[in-house]
Amino acid sequence: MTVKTRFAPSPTGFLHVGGARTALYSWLYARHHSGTFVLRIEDTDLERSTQPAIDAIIESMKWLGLTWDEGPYYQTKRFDRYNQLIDEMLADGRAYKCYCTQERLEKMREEQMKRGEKPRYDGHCRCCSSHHEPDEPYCVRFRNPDDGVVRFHDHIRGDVEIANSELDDLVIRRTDGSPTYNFCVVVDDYDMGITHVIRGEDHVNNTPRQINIYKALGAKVPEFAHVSMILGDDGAKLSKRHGAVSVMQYRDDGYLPEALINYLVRLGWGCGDQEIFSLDEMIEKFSIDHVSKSASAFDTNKLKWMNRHYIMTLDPKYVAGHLEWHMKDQGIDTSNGPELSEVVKALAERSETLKDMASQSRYFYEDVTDYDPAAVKKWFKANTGEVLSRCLEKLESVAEWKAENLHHVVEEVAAEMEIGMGKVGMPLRIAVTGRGVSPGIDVTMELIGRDRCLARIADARSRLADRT
RNA sequence: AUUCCCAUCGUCUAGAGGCCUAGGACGACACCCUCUCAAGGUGUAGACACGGGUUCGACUCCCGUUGGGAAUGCCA
Repeated sequence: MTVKTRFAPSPTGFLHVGGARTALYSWLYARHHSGTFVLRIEDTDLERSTQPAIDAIIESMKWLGLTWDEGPYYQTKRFDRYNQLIDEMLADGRAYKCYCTQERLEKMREEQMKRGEKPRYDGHCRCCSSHHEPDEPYCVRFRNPDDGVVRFHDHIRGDVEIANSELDDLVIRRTDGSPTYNFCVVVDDYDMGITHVIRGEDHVNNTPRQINIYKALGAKVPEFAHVSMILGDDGAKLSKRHGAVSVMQYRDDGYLPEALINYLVRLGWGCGDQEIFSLDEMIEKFSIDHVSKSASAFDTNKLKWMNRHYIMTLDPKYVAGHLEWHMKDQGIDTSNGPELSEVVKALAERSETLKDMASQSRYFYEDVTDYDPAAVKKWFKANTGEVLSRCLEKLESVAEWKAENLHHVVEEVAAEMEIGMGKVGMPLRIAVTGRGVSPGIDVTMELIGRDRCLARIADARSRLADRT
């Protein structure tokens, strides 16, 4: 049997990290077993489904690299199929028309709650359908078995069982004629030949009633795995309050897809002591049976650490491609200045995100107009003018504008003046970048370039002169 | 209210009855390195929710308690 899995989001919002992880696990399971991965959009809720949400989900999946082999399928395009099945079930009694009003249902629920019972439909219309006028509005309910228990083996949770007496007759077609989720998923997974349903934990409770529908349809019941949810840093349910929740937000905040994917695969799953996984390693080693049963809190700190890891270890040219997006986003023109991949090399270990890296690399491409006051206060001393003058003099005669040679200049000036390297490097850094923080002063100057450096140092010296 | 699910350092996890004096990672702290900031290196603190069983032996199995979560929709 070939494995076939699916990811089936409802397009009522953007793809958030919880959904992304579920998609990832489902995708990994399929890839691990050389199976097929399907994308299906569950848009039966006409009210809440939107096209922007569909676009965002697809864009997120692509950005993450979670490629699908089939789809995207849309449930709204399959209404005929659902209705055909419902009519068949109606004809032979597997389903029945329900004429109960909302008022009656609400009142019933209220009374059941009051009596300390679990609120559920009482089966009132199971046998009274014939007493109604042909044009009286109705919905269709699935006739759930009364006795016995539903058992299933969940690949993550183990054996789960629930008594049929706990289940009620759920609505499978609304009064307006549209089929409902719990019916559509079953039909879709059946029609599409899904062998393994990997989805969010919130569906554990729906699974037994769905299994009853599979049986009523004469369909083979697939395997199930319910992935726990993701919580915010504080252990509370993930919400906008926690900052970034959508996948696209992480892109905008400067994370690499490799980092998010790696972070997500480790959140809720482990493989010995290994933290870093390439895509191929994930596919090879991932096992759904070892996914954690409990909810996990999203730790942005660890994501940042992984992001930096990938910024440092991935091919600088590749990283530069992503950085370029952020440079544009921050309005920095990179046409006049060093190769972006060189900037990546210089800044990799000091940037948690590409967004940071972009803002840190401004001085490579734009003129320095202001100095960081704190840095000036700390490092501009009485002898700074002399330091800059000596540097300038030596730098002007440097044969080749290379980090190694520039390093020698700093060393020489420090030695001549009998001061530490820092007393030379820091004023130089401020002059050339306007900041107290940058990569090594030698590579920084190399990347900024000879003419810009000399001009900036001269400028700093004259600013100093103005002050005194 | 009922049913179902969950429970190892602050966080993510390793753990498939003896390998556990509970391992790793992020974070924290300290030291080393050092032209700044980082990165890197070394080290320190830090957890089996609680109570009963089962067993020669329990983080691991069972039962309860507590605490969390989900479902009980003509949402998905």
